[in-house]
Amino acid sequence: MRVTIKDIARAAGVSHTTVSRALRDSEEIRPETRARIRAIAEALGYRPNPVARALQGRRTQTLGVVVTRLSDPFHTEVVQGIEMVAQARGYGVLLSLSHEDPEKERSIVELLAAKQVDGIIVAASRLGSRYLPMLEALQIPIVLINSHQTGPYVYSVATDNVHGGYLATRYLIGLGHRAIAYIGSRRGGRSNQDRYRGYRQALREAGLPLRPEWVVKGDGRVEGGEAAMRRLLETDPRPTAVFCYNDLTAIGALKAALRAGLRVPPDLSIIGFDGLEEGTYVTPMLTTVAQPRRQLGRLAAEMLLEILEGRPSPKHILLQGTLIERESCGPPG
Amino acid sequence: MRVTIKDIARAAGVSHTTVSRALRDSEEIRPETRARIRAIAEALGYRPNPVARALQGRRTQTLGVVVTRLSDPFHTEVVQGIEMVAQARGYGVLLSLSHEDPEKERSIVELLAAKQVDGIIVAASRLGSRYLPMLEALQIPIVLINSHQTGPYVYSVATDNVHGGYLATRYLIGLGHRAIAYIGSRRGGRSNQDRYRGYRQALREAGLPLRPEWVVKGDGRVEGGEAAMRRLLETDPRPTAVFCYNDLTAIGALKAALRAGLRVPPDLSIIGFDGLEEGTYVTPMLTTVAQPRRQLGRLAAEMLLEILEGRPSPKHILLQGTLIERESCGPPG
DNA sequence: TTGTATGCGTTATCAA
DNA sequence: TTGATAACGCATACAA
Repeated sequence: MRVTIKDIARAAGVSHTTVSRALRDSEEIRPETRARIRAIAEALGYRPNPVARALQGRRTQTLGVVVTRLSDPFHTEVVQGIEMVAQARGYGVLLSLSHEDPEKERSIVELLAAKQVDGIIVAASRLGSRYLPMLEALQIPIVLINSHQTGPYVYSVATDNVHGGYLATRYLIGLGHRAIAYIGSRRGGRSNQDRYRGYRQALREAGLPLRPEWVVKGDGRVEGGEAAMRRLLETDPRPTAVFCYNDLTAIGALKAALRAGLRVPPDLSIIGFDGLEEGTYVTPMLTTVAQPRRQLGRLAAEMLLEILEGRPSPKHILLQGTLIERESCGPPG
Repeated sequence: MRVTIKDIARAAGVSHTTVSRALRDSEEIRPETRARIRAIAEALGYRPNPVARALQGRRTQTLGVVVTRLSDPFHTEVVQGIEMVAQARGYGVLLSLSHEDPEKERSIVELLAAKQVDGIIVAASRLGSRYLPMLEALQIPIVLINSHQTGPYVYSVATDNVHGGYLATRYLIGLGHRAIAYIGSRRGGRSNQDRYRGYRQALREAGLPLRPEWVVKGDGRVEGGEAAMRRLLETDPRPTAVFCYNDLTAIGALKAALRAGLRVPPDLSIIGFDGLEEGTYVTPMLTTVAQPRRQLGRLAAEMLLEILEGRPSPKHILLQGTLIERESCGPPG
């Protein structure tokens, strides 16, 4: 049987109340009894029961984390960042996958709330503004990663997609490209729009035309990138550089280009977005705009913990991506 | 305030006991009252409090999951498989990362036990036989993925590494190779030994010599594979094919081979292990022995749930890998 | 078929 | 400084 404070109380000849106090470093207790009780607790191998504690105190020391799926290496790092912070601060991480299904996301968040998690972090939410009323009812703070909402219980940490798209496109322009395509993502939602906006902004500033046939869509995965690139290869004239919604798309684009016999570069330059490890697996290694993924997770977790523990915290944080020059870009040749 | 069974009881004019029964489909209750109470519960938006339920019933409906790190795509799929089963059966997943640190793994398992998880799944444990006494004390069933132990509370699901190594090597032999190298992993532990054993067995059967200079070690990651391949390229004669401990190693090996100007194939054939999605990102796409990763997670979760819910279950399951022919292997040329 | 009383392990309140 | 007692929300012997 498990050792409880009552067992300790019996062994020490005191009340369980005293034990509870001694164990929690209450001030209103004599140092000697405190020490004595602690020694007994130690000897008996006492472990507090978090469930009972939660029932009493309304705190489970657990964070709910919702991501679409783990097979996406982007989320993986985010979750890792969250877990590291949580573990260091004594919190558990209750992980759930939504599989990009808004309805499922909703029910998961409600389930997590029912499970009494202290707070929730959602990466790449598909629920948008539908959170607000729900959270109002749930009364649980939520931190959104890479999606933005404003409301009483809603916080967010995100990377600046407009800036990132701008950065990528500027880089290509700086290399001398004037024919730059964009492979977006059907499923990218707001982040896709924003990266596209950064792309257009850079083109505009450089006085380059926006050619509709050079703007195509993938699905955020390798296959989608491949298919999109094949369409791009049929345009005439062909772009000399491509900015891709994310690294997986870029990897697909690269595959299609290599298959078509192009040299990358100089025949074509490809830049991705995310900064995935996977980008170094391919030849040439992928140049990309890196999101601070782990940082994103870390900050979200820290933010949530600050809120939970009643410390001041910003409500929204916007991070900047950084360019990682590898091998897939060069001057047009 | 949150709605409890007492609130419902008050509204329905019955005792909270009756409510409790009505909500749990107890047989000893009149259908009408049952329906009436359920309606009221619904109307009030009642959600049972799992914490209270856990305190009472000693079940948290939560599974503890321990993996070394999520940045390894192998674990990612395993966790995904676990989560899917758990979610479908109404269980939560409490995820913790051990970062390959045995001491941390140990403390995490103890922490999870303290948190009252109903059972634990550990992927790629580093703790070995040190589990046994711990579990004896904790009294919690544990399912080990890809590591094997025997003991009262210990179960396991694993892939047959000897068979997998044999399969890969046989395949190369079948292609006509007689000079086959192995790039292992310093950190692969038992699984590395087993795959190596399968490799030797296939060589022996085919009457091929085991050349020590063709057996080198990576670290299970891309960089290690690259470095190992560079060493292999200096041997004379050079192998015409390489079996790699895992896909990341193989990707590294491929990179090094391509850098050295080799054509893969015919100059060199490379086969990996795991069946990662990442193997399709590279050109040529990686031929590999696939582990049923998601299946591994799924089975582990199902096994654990069977045990928890008192149904019969095998204690140990061994799965066979399957060959996926892609593009990185061909006859020696 | 329903209700009363009690317990799960902890913390909080109030007395002593 | 300590202890008795009552919650927290639910489940369950036992009684009615």
